[in-house]
Formats: sequence, C-alpha cells, structure tokens
Amino acid sequence: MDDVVASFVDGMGAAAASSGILSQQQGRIFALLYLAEGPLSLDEIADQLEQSKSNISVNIRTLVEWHLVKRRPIRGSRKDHYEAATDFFRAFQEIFERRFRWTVRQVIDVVKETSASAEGGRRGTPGAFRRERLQALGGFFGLLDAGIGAFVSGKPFPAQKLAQVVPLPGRAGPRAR
Amino acid sequence: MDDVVASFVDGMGAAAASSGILSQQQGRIFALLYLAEGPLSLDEIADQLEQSKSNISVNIRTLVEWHLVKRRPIRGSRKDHYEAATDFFRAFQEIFERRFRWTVRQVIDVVKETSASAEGGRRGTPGAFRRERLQALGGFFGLLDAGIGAFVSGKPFPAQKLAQVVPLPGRAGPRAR
DNA sequence: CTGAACATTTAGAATATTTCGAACGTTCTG
DNA sequence: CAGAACGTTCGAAATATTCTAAATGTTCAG
Repeated sequence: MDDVVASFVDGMGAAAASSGILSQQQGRIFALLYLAEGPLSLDEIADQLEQSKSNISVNIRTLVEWHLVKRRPIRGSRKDHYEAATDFFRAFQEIFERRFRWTVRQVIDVVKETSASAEGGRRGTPGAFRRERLQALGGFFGLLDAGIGAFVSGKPFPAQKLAQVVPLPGRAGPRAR
Repeated sequence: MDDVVASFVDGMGAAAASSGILSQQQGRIFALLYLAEGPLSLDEIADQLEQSKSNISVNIRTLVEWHLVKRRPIRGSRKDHYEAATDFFRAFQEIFERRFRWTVRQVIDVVKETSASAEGGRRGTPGAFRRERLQALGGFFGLLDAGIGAFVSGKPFPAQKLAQVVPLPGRAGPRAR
C-alpha cells in the first residue's frame, strides 16, 4: 500500500479509536476506502490492511449500518464491493440518532422508573430531595433529547436552552429563603 | 443501600456503559452521589457500591475532571468527600470540548499531514482524486470543529451548515459535465 | 518523632474484547 | 447435479481493560 494511504489509514485509525464510536479497525477500513479510486472487495481490504477477512466482514457491517460505507455491487463480480460514503452529515445524523439519543433516552427511562418507585415526595417530606433531583436530571436530558432531534432533522439547535436549565442548589432539604 | 437508590445506580451504570464516555462504574458513582443528601467519602462510596476503594479512587478522578463530581472538603474530617455536580451543561461543555473536539481535531490534523505529503495534485493529474477527497473531509470536520466551538460557548449551533456541505460524487476522476 | 488515617500507585488476577482460521451455508457456474 | 467462490459464524487464542488487595507515600495528631 502507498505511503500516503498508509499514513492516512493509521491516522484515521487512531482518531477512530479515540472517538468512542468506531474501533480502530473501522477507522482504518473507512480511510482505505475513502482514498481508494473505486470500490474494494472484502479480500482487497483484508489484504491491504493485513487483517483476516472475517474481521473485516464483522467490522465493515457497523460502517455500513452507520452509512459511512456503502455496499456497491460490481457487475461481473460475485464479490461484495464497498466504497466510502461522502455524505458525512448523513452518517452523523445516524450516529447521533442511534447512539447518543439512545443513551439519552436510557437515562430518561431510568429517571422515570426511579421516580415512579420513589413515591410520596411532597416538599418537606422525606424523599422530596430525591424527587427534585430526579426531576432536574430528567428535565435536562429531555431537552438534550429535543436538541438531538433538532440536529438530526437539520434544524438549528438552541444550545442556549440547555445552558439555561437552572442548576439546583448543591445541598439537600427545602431551600433556605 | 435503599432499593430506589440501588435501581437508579444500576440504571445509570447501564446508561453510562453504553455512552462511550463514562464507564459503568463511573455512572454508578455519579448516580449514588446524585441521590445522596450530602457529600460522601471514598469509603462510603466503595462500601455502598461494593467496590474496592482504589477502584473508586481511580474512577472518581474522571468524574471530577469532567465536572460531574466535585470534591468538597468537610470540616472536621480528613477524608475526601464528594458530591454530584448539578450543572450538567457545564459537564457537557467539558466533554464536548475535551473529547469530541479533540477527536475532530485529530482528524483535521491527519488530513493536513496527509495532504502535505500527497503533493502535486492538480486536476487531472494522478493524485487529484485524493487531494479532493482530503479537502472535502477536512472541510467537513472544520465545520464540525466550529460547531462544537459554538456549542461550547453557548451560541446557537447552525447544524444547517453541516448539512450543506456538498457531497462529492461517488466515483473518481474529473467530473462529467 | 512516631504512629494512625488517608489517598494513590502498583502488580497481578479476573474479565471482556478483538482477532484469527476453520467450518459452515449459500449462491453461482459449468 | 457437482464443485468452486463467496460471506458469515463459531470457538479458541491473543490482547486489552477493569478490578482488587497489598505496598507506598503523605499528612496530621499526639
């Protein structure tokens, strides 16, 4: 493999590894495809990256799911061929939607469930503190969810709203006046 | 530990684990502190979460670095005490800035370095394709960097701009007209 | 100065993830 | 229908990560 490509592949691999989203190999696969003039087969990718075919097969699936790589049938060949997607925004939408938003909603669900079992939290009664905190957390993540929704559908994202969530006082109990 | 707290702790642990940002333990520590009425010591945390003190010590450091947990000295005690932060936006800023943006910049750097070594890419010459692609990638991530910058400083974030990056044609060579 | 109370570092054990090659099933070719 | 060409799945090996308990270093009380 070309020196230029090799350094790009390794660099992108490193970046991917530190992203928390893609593995190093996935980054390397994408990088290779991105600088390739045409679609590559599994074997070619495995060959150039010096990885087993099975490993490429597994890793490339994620890339396809996230719309970072497209499967492109080549006429006259029975092999699967792949090429890098160039619509990065599309891929980011997918990642935000399916990864971040999913995590955000997990938090929202946990808060809901916990709130449900932490009953009778009127102010001043025991449990009120927890209830307030859960509500604050749920509120913030609700806004975050809305923000991601806006981003994903291409609308402007009001980061302001997140900043304006009023932080609760640090300590417990009914607020001093 | 209380049932309500226990389920919240576990739920947040699961959410954290799938976030790609925090480990399960870190999520659990935060959850415990978030529902605690006052600051907790390392030993108390280790106790309640049934983890070794050293593990808590290591994991809580990350939480402090990301402003999700604050160290709060308790007078009369030599132990370190910790409490959950309530300014989530602050924490998110920190995470975006230090994690996402760092990754984004890694990509920008890789593109720059690769571009530098892939010289002489005038149109139609060999290497032009790579140069164009690198430029497209660099452009997108440049905008992303700006977007994160805007988010971090609380300004509205024009997601539109990202969507408007024109995807290159999928195939190589000079564009057909 | 000495010992106790801490948090942190370290080395190794436990656990999870990644990777590979072989086995498998499917689709195409002749 | 038989065999070859594929991609995928599976189990084991390699590797990386997480966790613990002991060791270390530091601060404070007496």
